[in-house]
Amino acid sequence: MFALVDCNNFYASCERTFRPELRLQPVVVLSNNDGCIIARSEEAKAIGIKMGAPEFKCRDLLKKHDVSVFSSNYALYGDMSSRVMRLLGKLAPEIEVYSIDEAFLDMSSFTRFDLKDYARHIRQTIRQHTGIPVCVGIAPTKTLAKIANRLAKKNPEYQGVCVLKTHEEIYSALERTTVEDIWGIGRQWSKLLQAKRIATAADLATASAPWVRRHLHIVGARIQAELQGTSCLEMEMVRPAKQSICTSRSFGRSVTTLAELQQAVATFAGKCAVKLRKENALASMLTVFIATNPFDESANRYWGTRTAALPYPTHDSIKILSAAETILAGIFQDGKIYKKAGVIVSAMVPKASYSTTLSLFPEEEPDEPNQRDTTLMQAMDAINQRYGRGTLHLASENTESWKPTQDHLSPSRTTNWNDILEVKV
DNA sequence: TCTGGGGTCCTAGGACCC
DNA sequence: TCTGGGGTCCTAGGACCC
Repeated sequence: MFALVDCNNFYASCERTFRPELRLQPVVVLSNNDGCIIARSEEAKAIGIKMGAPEFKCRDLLKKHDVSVFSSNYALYGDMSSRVMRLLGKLAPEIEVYSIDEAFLDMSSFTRFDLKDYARHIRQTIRQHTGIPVCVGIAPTKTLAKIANRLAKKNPEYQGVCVLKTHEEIYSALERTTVEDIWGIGRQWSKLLQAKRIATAADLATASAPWVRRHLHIVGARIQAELQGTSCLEMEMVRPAKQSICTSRSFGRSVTTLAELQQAVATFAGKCAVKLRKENALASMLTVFIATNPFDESANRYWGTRTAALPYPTHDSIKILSAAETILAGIFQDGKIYKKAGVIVSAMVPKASYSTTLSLFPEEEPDEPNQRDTTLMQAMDAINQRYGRGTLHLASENTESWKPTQDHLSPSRTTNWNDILEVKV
């Protein structure tokens, strides 16, 4: 048996933890640059605020109902998430952290427990120690656990807990779940299935297996088997090594000059390098992209991107920044109004497996990796770890010209000493 | 005026090998 | 008229997730 523990309206719940007066009040959290609604409390959902809606389109609604609006505060959410995960890790022998607000627990050894009681215990523990409300779904496969969790969320009378164990319980759950609510079935496949008159999870479970295999490929066949109670997806306790890392942002205002874009691209490249070092990996390829406003209908739209191989795999900020600047110069077009840029590092190799001096003609590679670079990066990371992110950075990293809008940012009360002082009891 | 960010996996088809 | 069989690697594009 698998349990799926999922935090309710996670970002909104994080904000509310430190603002108890907002309990039972509508709360929303905005995406980066204060662009879209990405989290809503139950009260905000009830008002009719849609997930993913642009903030400027629901401003009237937000104002009319006196909704509390927050910019996203990932320092806070990340820290709250690790608190939740640490607790969950103690509540089951194996845990798979699936996303910032969800985890699978291996319940196969709980045969002598009443699973419903134990799920309630999980819920209470997380609530008591973090203030975050969660729902728990338990079933014989991960896909069914997802369905159980959704039923726990949607039906208040379940009190946040749903266990699917018998054939009857499972089949009834499948009948009450539409195909688009199945984990792994997105918009395109929903459309296809509905055209085939496969409307519910029960329909999909009993649909023709060859048809599913042909049109939904191996992924769909796996979903079908999981719905039928055959577990195909195992617990993944160790997160697989990342294959690529991307840092991109929309700008708080329009940017037109190469110099301004350079500041942004340097900043993103620097963040990628830090993430690479945290991942204990080196990158061999580097991509830079710059874009104008995609919603602008005028003919002056532009989406420029280019990928280049790095001379050798590296996680050195200086090397990555300088390579990014070269790529940027090659794709920059004058006269465009830029709204977004990003940097992607890929073709990654684990640092441990990489031995230096791979070059066939080392005498022609004056730029080869050396110990000094590594030591320098270690020193930089150590200083930033101790004194806070961004304390020490390369001069070209600069947020001045493009800084995203963050007009409703809450204090980072669990990660920043200065912000703790603002807590009023 | 104003519209997020970061990932993975799978398939098909082309180019190439013997 | 007749024209083999069995592979790998790479990339682009499409689907999905949170």
